[in-house]
Amino acid sequence: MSKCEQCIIKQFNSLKSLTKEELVRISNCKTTRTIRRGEVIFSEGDKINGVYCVKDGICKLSKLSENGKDQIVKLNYKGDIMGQRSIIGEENSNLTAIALNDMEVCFIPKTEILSDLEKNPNFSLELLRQMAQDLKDSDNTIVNMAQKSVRKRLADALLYMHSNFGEDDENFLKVVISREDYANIVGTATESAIRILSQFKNEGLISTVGKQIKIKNIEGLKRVE
Amino acid sequence: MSKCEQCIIKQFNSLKSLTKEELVRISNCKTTRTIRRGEVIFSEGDKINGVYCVKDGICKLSKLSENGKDQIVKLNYKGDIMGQRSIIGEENSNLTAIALNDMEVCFIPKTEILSDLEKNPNFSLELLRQMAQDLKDSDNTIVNMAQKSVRKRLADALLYMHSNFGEDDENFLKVVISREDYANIVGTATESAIRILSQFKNEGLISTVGKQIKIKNIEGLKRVE
DNA sequence: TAAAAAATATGATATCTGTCATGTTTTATT
DNA sequence: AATAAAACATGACAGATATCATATTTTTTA
Repeated sequence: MSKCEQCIIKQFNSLKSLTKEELVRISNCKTTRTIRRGEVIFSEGDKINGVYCVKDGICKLSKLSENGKDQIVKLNYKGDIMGQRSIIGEENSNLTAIALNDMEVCFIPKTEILSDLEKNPNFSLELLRQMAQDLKDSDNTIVNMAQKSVRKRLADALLYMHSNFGEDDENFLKVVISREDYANIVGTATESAIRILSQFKNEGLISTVGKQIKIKNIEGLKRVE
Repeated sequence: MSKCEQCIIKQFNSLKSLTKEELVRISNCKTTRTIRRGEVIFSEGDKINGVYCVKDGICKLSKLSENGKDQIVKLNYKGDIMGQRSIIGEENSNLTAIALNDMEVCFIPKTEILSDLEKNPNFSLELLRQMAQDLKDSDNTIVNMAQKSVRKRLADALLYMHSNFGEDDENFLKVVISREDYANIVGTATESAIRILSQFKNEGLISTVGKQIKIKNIEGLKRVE
């Protein structure tokens, strides 16, 4: 099994502020898990006894709305840590995590994290920084949801997928998600998402082959209102 | 000037996990400020050199959207601490804070807070708990914005004002805010907020006198879809 | 590979919400 | 108290979005 102290993923998250000794200790307790596309990592309401560090792959974090629809709140990928809020707040998970493609994640037991939090102020501070950033992102999302049109939000979602995950060798968005997932990110009906993607296609902003999407006019997408 | 170590407000926030010595030290650096209704406490983009602890009164935290409208992200009141995210993330403020009624706040310089964060792990942990809770609230807000109708969100806003701030002796909502503020909480046009409040009035859910609102049928408001 | 299931696509229509216009009431200012 | 400014209220209308229906395509499963 790979060793945390040698893992490059930790550069991307708060684990980087742990000492070598702390990392070795964590490494001995952690378990690595391979997760298939579509698999549920944890569900809303689950008791989570540790945190998941994403080594590879992407997952969606969603919350069931009262109207029965899932709202995707966040996408997590390489370096992201999931479940920290639940163990800090000593609550069950508020969100459901489902893999969007095959993933590799490491699970670190709660006790390890909590003991490091008490002993290593740098680690706490780094976690605080991370959460401060998350809160800022959340505020922006709230504003976008409240003030922007569905059309604009969908354009933004495409641009997000492009800038975060890039293109494959045929210039299709590397990460392929369903139209329903796009609808659940944007917070709209699946039909509306599909319809607007068709409009974007007619307007020459994107092209599609099956579920795959290619951005053809990035500036045009940015100009969508 | 009042002393932090004797202040009851700190029971409501993370300052409760500071030692008596730490509180005395903070008390000697802090400044108390009276703020009038409508006054700006800090603005989006401002450099904030400390945190504000709300002793009395209520303020709105808002963010300017690209379309020129303010979106109210959160209301802060007794016990809430503002600006912690900015000093942790070492960034300028992401939000604007404006008093909704007369307020009393204490300002604690950044250096004091940061030094306590490094020395007192309980304080860090308590702050982490607070931010974990804030993140959970934000996620819920995102879901509500994305999935619920304006009508439902406005009903929820009235219920929120009722459960958090209560009624005066004539059963009007104790905290009086403008229709525009309601619109900016809900994320809708001011006219739409006014119109829906009129509907609620016609449906017997509320009654109004000027800006004042009285909830007449709380169960009915909860049932709004 | 065939059949079944899921996802995508699109039309028709109703509803919700935003915008603009205008008038009234309330609040603030001199 | 008179005036100005701000907030509230409501009508008319256009545009955005949700819903329901149905057809087609793609993917999964047996």
